[in-house]
Amino acid sequence: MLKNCYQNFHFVGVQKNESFINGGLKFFLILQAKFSAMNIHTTLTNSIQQAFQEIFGKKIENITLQATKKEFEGTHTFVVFPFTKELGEKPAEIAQKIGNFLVEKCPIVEKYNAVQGFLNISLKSSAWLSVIEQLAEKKHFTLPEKNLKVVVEYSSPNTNKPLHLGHLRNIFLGFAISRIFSACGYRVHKTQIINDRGIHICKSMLAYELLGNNETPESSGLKGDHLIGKYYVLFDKLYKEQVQQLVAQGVNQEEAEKKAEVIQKAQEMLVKWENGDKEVVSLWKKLNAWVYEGFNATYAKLGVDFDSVYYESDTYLLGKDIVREGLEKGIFYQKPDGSVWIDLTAEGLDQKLVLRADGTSVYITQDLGTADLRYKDHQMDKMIYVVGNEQDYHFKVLFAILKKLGRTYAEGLYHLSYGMVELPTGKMKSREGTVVDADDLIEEVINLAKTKTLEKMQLAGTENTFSEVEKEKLFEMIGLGALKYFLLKIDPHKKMLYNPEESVSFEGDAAPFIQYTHARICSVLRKAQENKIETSWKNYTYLHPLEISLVYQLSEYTTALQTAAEKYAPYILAQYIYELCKIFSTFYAELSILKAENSAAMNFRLLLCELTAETIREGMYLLGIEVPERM
RNA sequence: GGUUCCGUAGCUCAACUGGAUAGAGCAACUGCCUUCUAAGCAGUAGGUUACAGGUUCGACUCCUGUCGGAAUCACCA
Repeated sequence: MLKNCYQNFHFVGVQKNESFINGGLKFFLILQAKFSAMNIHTTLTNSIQQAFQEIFGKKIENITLQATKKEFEGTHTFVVFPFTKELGEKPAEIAQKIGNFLVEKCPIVEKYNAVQGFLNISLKSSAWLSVIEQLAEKKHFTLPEKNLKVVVEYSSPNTNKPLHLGHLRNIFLGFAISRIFSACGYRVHKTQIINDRGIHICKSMLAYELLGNNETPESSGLKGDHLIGKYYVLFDKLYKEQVQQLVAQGVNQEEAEKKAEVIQKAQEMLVKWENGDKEVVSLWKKLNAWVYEGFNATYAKLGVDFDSVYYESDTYLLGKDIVREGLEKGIFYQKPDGSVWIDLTAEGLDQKLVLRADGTSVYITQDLGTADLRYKDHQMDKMIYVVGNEQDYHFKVLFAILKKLGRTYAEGLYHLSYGMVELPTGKMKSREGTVVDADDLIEEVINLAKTKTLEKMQLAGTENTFSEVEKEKLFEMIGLGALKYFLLKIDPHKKMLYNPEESVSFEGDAAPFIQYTHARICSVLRKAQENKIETSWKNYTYLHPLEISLVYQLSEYTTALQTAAEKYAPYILAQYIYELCKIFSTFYAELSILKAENSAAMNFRLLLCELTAETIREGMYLLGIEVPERM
């Protein structure tokens, strides 16, 4: 599917240095094929197949290559162990025979070394120059259009409290995966469904009514979402007090939790809301509007956005017709009390309630309805739900039901499940006040970036070369970058530890290092431009090993991008970029760019700089992280 | 109790789906700023991959069991 775009061979001039090494190959080298990373791969595998055919008379279908380990020479490694039995020879001998064949017959192979059953292949400089020539066209950053639509749902907060650290992992994942799919040629629609109704918001509403004194975001100086969050906490305080009182009066705990006055009033409020009570609805609208203002401010600060928003107040009644449909089709069944169920034991799941005896919906009912609505709105080929792993079971059930109902789109549904963010003190509990608030955290990282950056600037004496506006922008870029990268560099399905002391780091495997690498490259490029030095691969002949590893890593970008999409794993792209930066940093430390041995080397290295910077910028963009030109 | 996920260096994480002597970063230690930005580079040290079996040329990876952690199994959302 993701092929063909780089497979066409172009023919360019002769590589003089290597054309006449082997007389028998002359005709092969008169026209030197221009290879991309991808057809280097196919050229190698084809040649290896040919080797098996000609040496052993065997046809081998699946040839896989892997990257050579750093401690060995070469870039591509072919493992021959799997063939030893069939060929009846020792691994090292097979590797040697194939190696010799490749050196002789494969026009891009320079030399090889065989360690046991591992055949490590080194390519000719000419092959690498062809790769860099292809990369210089910069067409590999995005894949061809696919005419497939993917809907990504992420964030999806409740309206009774502000966003917290857990939401941030969700938001960064959702946003990054959207951009990654977009770069892979999908049409992407980003959306969220806001849980704007239900008992939780009634709790805030009630507390506001009781204790609010018409407080507003303006009068309190609080962001809207924080203001409502404050009343949610106040409700909980009141509630606990009342429960305690009742228990003190001899009522048992369970009973007390039901009977407490405030919870009863909140429930009454919910009923009024459902009946469209004017006063309740207008209070609800007013408070939710404040919350949205607050959320939007946070989204804007984070640099994320959505193409549409769904509200549960619009969708919570959906799905009842699907229940009817399921009953008619005999997929659901009714219990004597009138409740409706589905039996998923054949799928390894349980029986699941889909409609209460009183005819009201449960969570899964509206999710069924919303899924249909989504398909009606978008006719998407793929739908990604970014939701925490505590809902793994729920999504298994949801998808299983939709499949049973024969929804064609059900095959394209995917739950991008991620692990919880834990604190050194344990889990975050909103009621116990141990949540890490998103806005607080953002402010904190930016301040940290500010301190750190100013320190560096003063040390280098560059502070006054930045305007105040530039500085503020830079602090934000570095702080947010560090935070985003910290949450994105980890495999989503693993839980992760957030240690506020040492978590958001500015050294090593962290965004500031990547941003710093980019800034250093830009600095070199600026100087080159001032001196009108051009970037070019043309007159260069032999690549330094450090140049080869850089070219190799640059050529792997597309693979990293594709893998990140296939595995729904932005961390793969993050890892790739970090690796690229490390390789570049070594290259930068060891080889002179602007004071290279000769102009061919200078032009070539400058081209490597330009491509590295662009790859960093492009990759980080997909992760939602900006990189500065100076820092 | 059933199901699912997880357990890798002191700490935080990788390991291309079964390949080489299990790799990075942080923390520790040693070098490197009269040369393109030292948020950097080079190096040292750090491991019975929770444990016990099994599958095979070869296992962190697959299978079985045990131990430890988490989530879920609600007519909550």
